Amino acid sequence: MSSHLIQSESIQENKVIPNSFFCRPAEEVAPDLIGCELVKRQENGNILSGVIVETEAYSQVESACHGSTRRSKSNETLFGPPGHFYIYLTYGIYHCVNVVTDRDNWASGVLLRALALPGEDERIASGPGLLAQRFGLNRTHDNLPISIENGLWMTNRTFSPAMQKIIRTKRVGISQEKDLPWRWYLQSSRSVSKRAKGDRCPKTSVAWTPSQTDSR
DNA sequence: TTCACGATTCTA
DNA sequence: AGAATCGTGAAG
Repeated sequence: MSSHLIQSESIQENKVIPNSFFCRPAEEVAPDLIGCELVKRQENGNILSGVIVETEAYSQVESACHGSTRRSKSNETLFGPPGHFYIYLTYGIYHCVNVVTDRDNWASGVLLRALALPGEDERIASGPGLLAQRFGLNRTHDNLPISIENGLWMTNRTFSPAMQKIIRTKRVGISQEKDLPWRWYLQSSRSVSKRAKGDRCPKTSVAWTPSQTDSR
């Protein structure tokens, strides 16, 4: 429990990711978010944090994206300005946490699929549904701007990409655009979600380096 | 008002 | 491989 308590460095302003970071295509933001931290200040003042180890990009240009067709009340946030959380309910049970990216009036975002929690069983935040559950995030947090003031923010990557191998591969759990390689995860992390870890497509999983930020 | 389905997860 | 579970959008 105390392992979840504040690491004072997490709260320093200079490490907070600026809004400009999110003003880029989702497929550029997604890999860059690997290694960054999601931080939440809880009611009791304690700080909850976890290192992002798995992400997926979604964009209006492809049909798996919630904003690919209609603009509705439920996906409205995805069309809004970048730097907000887009949180929706899936399978009637789980909430999924996304970060809105790119620009206003353009639906795109990054799904946070897994976090590595400090200490204890880090697998608890493995998978988007459990991640949201662990951080107590739900529809009431939808459209919330990412900021310290709101008690929910993100901090910069703490490791060098050269030291930790990032894998790029296909997204999971979708029925459209299955072949788009818009999923990234930290190879070394035990927290990468289960269904995702069963990478039956090693041929399509490749090491990712910051230079190859190409789109599709 | 009804119906089919899903950016999931756990269990057998 | 299958079930659980329920809000939402589309259809009637």
